[in-house]
Amino acid sequence: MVTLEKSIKKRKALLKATLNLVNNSGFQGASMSKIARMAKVSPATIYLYFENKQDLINQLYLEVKEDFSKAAFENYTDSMSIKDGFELIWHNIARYKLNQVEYAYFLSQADNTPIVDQQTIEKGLVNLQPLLDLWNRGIEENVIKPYSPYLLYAYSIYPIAFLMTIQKREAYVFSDACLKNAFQAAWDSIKMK
Amino acid sequence: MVTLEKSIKKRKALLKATLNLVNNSGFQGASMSKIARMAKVSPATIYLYFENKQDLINQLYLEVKEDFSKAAFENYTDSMSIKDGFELIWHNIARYKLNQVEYAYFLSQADNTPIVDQQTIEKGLVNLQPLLDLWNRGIEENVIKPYSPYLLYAYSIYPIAFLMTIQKREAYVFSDACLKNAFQAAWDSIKMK
Amino acid sequence: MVTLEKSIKKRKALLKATLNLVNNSGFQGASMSKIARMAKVSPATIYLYFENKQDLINQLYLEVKEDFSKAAFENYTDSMSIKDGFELIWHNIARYKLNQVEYAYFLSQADNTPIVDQQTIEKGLVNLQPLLDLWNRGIEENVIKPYSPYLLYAYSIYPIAFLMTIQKREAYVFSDACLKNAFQAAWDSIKMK
Amino acid sequence: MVTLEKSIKKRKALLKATLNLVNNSGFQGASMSKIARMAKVSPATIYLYFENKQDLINQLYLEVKEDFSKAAFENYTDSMSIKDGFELIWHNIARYKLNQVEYAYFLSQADNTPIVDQQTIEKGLVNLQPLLDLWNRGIEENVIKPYSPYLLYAYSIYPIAFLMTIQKREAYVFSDACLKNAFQAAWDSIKMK
DNA sequence: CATGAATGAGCTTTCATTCAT
DNA sequence: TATGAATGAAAGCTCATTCAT
Repeated sequence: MVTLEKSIKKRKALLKATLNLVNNSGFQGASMSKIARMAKVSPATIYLYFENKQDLINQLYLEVKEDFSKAAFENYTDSMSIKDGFELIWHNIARYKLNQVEYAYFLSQADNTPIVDQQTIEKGLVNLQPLLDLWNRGIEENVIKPYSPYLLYAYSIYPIAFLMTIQKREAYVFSDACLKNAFQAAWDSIKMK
Repeated sequence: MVTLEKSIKKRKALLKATLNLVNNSGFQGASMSKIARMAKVSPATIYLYFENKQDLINQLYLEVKEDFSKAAFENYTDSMSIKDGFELIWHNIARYKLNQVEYAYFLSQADNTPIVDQQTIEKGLVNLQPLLDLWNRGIEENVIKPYSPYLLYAYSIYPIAFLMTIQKREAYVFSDACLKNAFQAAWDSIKMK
Repeated sequence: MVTLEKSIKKRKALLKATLNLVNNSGFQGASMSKIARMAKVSPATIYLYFENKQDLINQLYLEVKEDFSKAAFENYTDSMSIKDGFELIWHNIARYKLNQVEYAYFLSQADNTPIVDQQTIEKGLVNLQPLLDLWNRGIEENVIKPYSPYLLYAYSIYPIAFLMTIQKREAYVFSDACLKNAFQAAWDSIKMK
Repeated sequence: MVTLEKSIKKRKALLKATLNLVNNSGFQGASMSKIARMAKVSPATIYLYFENKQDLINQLYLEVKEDFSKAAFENYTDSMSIKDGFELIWHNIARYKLNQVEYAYFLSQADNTPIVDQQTIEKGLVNLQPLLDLWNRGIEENVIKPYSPYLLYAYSIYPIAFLMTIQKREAYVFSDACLKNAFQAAWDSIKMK
């Protein structure tokens, strides 16, 4: 249907405008009227698609998180070896975080400030299950250190967010060699022995 | 002088109030009048100590960052061995981030959002020089992987911020064993072979 | 015709929804979209039946007023004696105001605020003519005090509105004895001698 | 103090503006910005004097009600005879309602719509105690009908509000003769035999 | 006849900042 | 130095109304 499509487009435009504004001027800088202006709708229209500002932010977070998760597990199957699986996922994530900087930076803001509901943050976490499963398997097979998943995440995945920040801040692009090193560091930090 | 002391106290109170409010309700929740109320001064008084809200936030950032840096290098001298030096600094930082959660959480917000001027962020970075020096020495001595300091930071220090976030979110305290593992992972990620 | 009936039903539903909302949350609480939602139609549909919000309110007022007037003169004929006629009308009105609280409360709001056009208020007044006629006859027959009809109304009829308000506010029901007293007071206030 | 005086004046101006606007366009027509404009202050200033719009309306109600009550019992002492006391109070009230139409009309709106908190309405009622005491004494002395105070009020006092409405609506002034009749009707409705 | 989607205007309220004292 | 009072601007949000379908 034509109207449905237009609706979906408008919703997307609103989410995109919000992302842009939050990224560039923070949560408080992303006012509803600025969002509306950027999405070329009336402020009142936003409330046809979202309950209120918090809801808009929450939904944006969930969509970006889902997009990210999808990218993270692209081509991954749990029949892969631990190392291969991890390497694939790691590179997926690195590619996403370093290429889709806009999305990654928004996630970084959301994960480090109280702008997204705690409840919503938790909803967004479930998408990472395959990685947790991989680690569990790795621990059983004595390939991965028997650490809490928090620790494994902190050392092998979380650092990528820092690299993204640097890249954004310094308008700099990491070389492939550098990425190779980064993966090495990640793997060294969690692999057994 | 009595008045000078009072002045200093008032300034500290304002910074503290700002930190509290930003931590608990984000940048947009920390309005100048709330800050004033919490510090028990008039809103107008803030402008005797700070140029405007941005300046207040910036100065707060710099002070917290300095406090953090001081803690990071406590008891450290550059005559230490690479490993001993790194271990000391790492534990200093971990202790700070996991015990002074208020300070650490504020830094985390500031470092991941546009609420602090880019310029100010950079000013805050200089305090970490001794760590960079240690790493350079470590690379020369073939003890540390010859990576960019960004990478070394990303993998050995930055993950602690994630642990802090988890601790705050889950109202959870990491055990000593866990911390030992965390250090091991940090060291494994940057140490040569 | 089926469609006509449906039309009439929809119109009634809209009027009823308006009445409910105005009664429970005042004029400003009765927004067009709430009215539409409560009547289970689209906001746009309201404008097929009424010119605008003011027209909707005005028409509602007139209908309720007419309903009230009809009730007021039920079983009344001008062949009755003054006292009998007045007693009948008075009890009709009292019964209506105290049992149909929703209607009565709406009239009370409309008669005491500027939400209904002055013109419309006056239109609603004509229905009370038989009562004025009765009073005129009573004055001629020396049974009723020769007062202006405003005064007669103020003392014999208007007080019932106050009783209604009390009943609504206190969620209280007047006893028959109390009603008898009320009628006595009404009659004493306007009867000759 | 000069500032205090200015403060009081500004508060009065705000209350007066509110009264005017509510009277002329109802609660929903009295927007905060119109009130501010009419009182010649910024909208933000209203919130220095009142918590929110509801509080502004409530306080206005209480002040007007108190003013009214003061007028009602002017020159009254409980040593007066029942009839003299009632006559004095009645005329006080009639004079107030018919001369201070603005105040009286506002009270009428407030008492017949949900714009003022129920709690506030009740607070405003306590000022009428002397009249209730007078009636009780009258009942004991067999001068006043032994009716509930609600009934006595409904028949002897409440009708004045109707006269006020008529006067306002018709831009008409009741003659002294008419007032005499009105009092007679009031007294007849509540006096014993 | 009926609608869901859309909107500009306006709502109540809060903001960062200023200024007379 | 310190303030309480004041404010224009802007916030988030809702309104009565319209219009393409």
